[in-house]
Amino acid sequence: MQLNIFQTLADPSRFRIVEALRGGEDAVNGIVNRVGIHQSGVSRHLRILHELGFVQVRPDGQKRLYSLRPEPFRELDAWVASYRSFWEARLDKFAEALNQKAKAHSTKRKETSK
Amino acid sequence: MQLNIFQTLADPSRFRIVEALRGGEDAVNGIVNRVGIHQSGVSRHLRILHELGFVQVRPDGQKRLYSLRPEPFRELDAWVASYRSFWEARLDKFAEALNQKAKAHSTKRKETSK
DNA sequence: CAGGAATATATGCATGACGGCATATATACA
DNA sequence: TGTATATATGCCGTCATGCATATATTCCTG
Repeated sequence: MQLNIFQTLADPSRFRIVEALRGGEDAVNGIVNRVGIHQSGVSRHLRILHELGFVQVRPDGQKRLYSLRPEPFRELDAWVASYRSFWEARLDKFAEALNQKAKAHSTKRKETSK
Repeated sequence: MQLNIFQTLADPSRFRIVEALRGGEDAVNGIVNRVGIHQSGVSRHLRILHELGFVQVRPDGQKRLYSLRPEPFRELDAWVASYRSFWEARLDKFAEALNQKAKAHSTKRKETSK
């Protein structure tokens, strides 16, 4: 189906696998032990992560060592960066709002505080 | 249920709403028209986005103007940043390989201009 | 070449999220 | 006060997705 970056990291299992691989490459069984997910699940998630360019494989004996690839992280960083100007600007607005504490609007009642 | 950042942005509808709000605050109906999702769906997604701190509301007459909040983006940025050393290191290796190839006599400076 | 370990894949099941409808609530305005 | 507009929410059908068991495949080792 081809997920995007967020959909890929949205799954808790995949997220844990990514975090587990932060320390460096590891074999499937190593990941299984560290993240506590069934081997079939780890393999399936690794296949997905591989298809999406999150990880790369390197055969080592009968094991297959998986490690992270930088591209998706750069892409994610680029996306957040495109919002950076916005949320940095909002910091200014916040400071501004602190100065003039009450911004008079029309007469309004108490807002429903969820 | 309480989604995390990735799970929140994983849904295409929510993602589109977030992108739609990049330009600034907008009422529910305005968002409905721009993202092509049913009003009930937009309201529900806005509630989710609000619970997770992605958006804030401001009453304006009988409308409610939604706008983005910076916190989740900062959080996401922080997460990516925690991987930055990793993928910048890989960038360096790549750049290094490039330098090896075209080994000029220039001084080597590979600081990321950020 | 046989045995076995490591990994990959197929299938069935269950859970959960999304979307749309209908309806309820809130606010403005005549 | 009554009506129109705007937004929120309960309900339900549908569908996607993940997990686990079982099976297949690959590859090392003796």
